[in-house]
Amino acid sequence: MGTHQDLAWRLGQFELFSMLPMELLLRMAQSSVVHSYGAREMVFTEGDEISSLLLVLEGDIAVFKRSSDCREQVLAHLKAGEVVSLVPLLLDEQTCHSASGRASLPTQVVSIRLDMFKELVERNFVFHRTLQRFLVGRLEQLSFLAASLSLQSARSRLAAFLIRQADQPGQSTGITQVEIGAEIGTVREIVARLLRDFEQAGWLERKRQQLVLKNRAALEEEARRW
Amino acid sequence: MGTHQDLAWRLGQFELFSMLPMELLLRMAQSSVVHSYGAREMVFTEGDEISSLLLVLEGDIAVFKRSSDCREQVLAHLKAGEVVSLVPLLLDEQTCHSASGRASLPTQVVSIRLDMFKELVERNFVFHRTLQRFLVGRLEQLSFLAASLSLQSARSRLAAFLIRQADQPGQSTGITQVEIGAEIGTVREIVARLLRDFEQAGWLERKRQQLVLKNRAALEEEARRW
DNA sequence: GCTAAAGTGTGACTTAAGTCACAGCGCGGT
DNA sequence: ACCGCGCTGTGACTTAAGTCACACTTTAGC
Repeated sequence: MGTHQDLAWRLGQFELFSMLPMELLLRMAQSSVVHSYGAREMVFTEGDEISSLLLVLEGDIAVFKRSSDCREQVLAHLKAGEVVSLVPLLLDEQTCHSASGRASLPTQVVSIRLDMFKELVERNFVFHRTLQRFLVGRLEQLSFLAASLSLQSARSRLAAFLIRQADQPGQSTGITQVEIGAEIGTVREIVARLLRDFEQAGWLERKRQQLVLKNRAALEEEARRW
Repeated sequence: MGTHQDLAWRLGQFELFSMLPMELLLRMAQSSVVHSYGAREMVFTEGDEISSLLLVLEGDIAVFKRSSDCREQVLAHLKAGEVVSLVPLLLDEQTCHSASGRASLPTQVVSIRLDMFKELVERNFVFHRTLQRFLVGRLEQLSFLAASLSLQSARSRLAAFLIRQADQPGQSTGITQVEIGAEIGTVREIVARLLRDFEQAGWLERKRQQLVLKNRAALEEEARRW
């Protein structure tokens, strides 16, 4: 690992950079640094100055905001090939992170110098189109999140979350009830109680940091309640 | 009003199209139609097929989702120069609106043929950059909304809303309590009660569909509570 | 293996938010 | 002026969600 050639090649694998010539990828790789984070380790913090563009190479970053009483709300998950600091990259005014990010799996991030990045990418149509698709996708997800926080019960949001979770390829790291709470906008105790309800209804089995869905249809039904 | 030259000129005034040559603007204008909507009139509905790109010429469209018991949550406001149907424009899969839109002021909308639009804009860098800035701006706002729905009280959200409202240039059409509820994610009665509290605290005066802020600092303080 | 720390389970209680019901109020028609 | 409808004001009540407290369980580290 670690050579610039290597990194350049990995960058080229991502949709965002798929059309850049190797020569440019190499230049980018040469002025970039890769960081590794363990599960649950902070990657960036709300209010921090943004020094460079962060691209997720591997793993998953949960982006969240925190309230004064230390509750957190997860707003998005960034996976391999997605970039973090879009916001200020394009809005030239803002220069600090508007939310925090924490690895939810072992995660590798490459930080790319902003000036370098801007220069390379400025004139590339495919890049812009791809970036726009990312942005619009996130917009959709956030719209859904906001609507569901406002219009659905915690019960329905949990059901929806469990389904989503089940549809994802195996996450190595288990998820705690506190983390589930941060995903669906409630506190640990509520998650515990709702999970008990679901278990009593025979919809799932609770093991430690491991839930086994038994009746997906019922959960989907619950998730559809608006 | 009404001539294609006219419309082409108006389009050219917007940042999104500011760099397109008049000739292209004209072609676009020729295959476009302008619609007018009165305040509170529906412009598009969740689930509707998207036939063309909608650009707001003038006024304001509130974009919202509705729950089964008919509560609504406003997700964004689209003002002059902003486009509606971005989502499916870029994600080629989806072809229907993921939310509804209603004019919150007398509003003019121009619907531009999708194929035409794509063709014209495909190769224009300035357009892409501007579009990205719009998208990122909305992303920020939605992040804020989601976080505040999850982490703030209705009281704080109302205070924040009143401040935002006060900072906007005069809205001709008054806003009802139901509408305020849809903005901040609660029901009419809660809005009424909170407004009474604020009035009793001497922070504002209630008139019919007209609120006069008396103590902006106190409201800002309340809005800052997380 | 013991201990500390983190995670979980749960009952009892508080509180914010939502629901229901109904009485005024104000404005726009005819 | 009158009527009617949509908006507002408010009390009484219900309920979902959040808080607190504490016991128990699993895991990681020494």
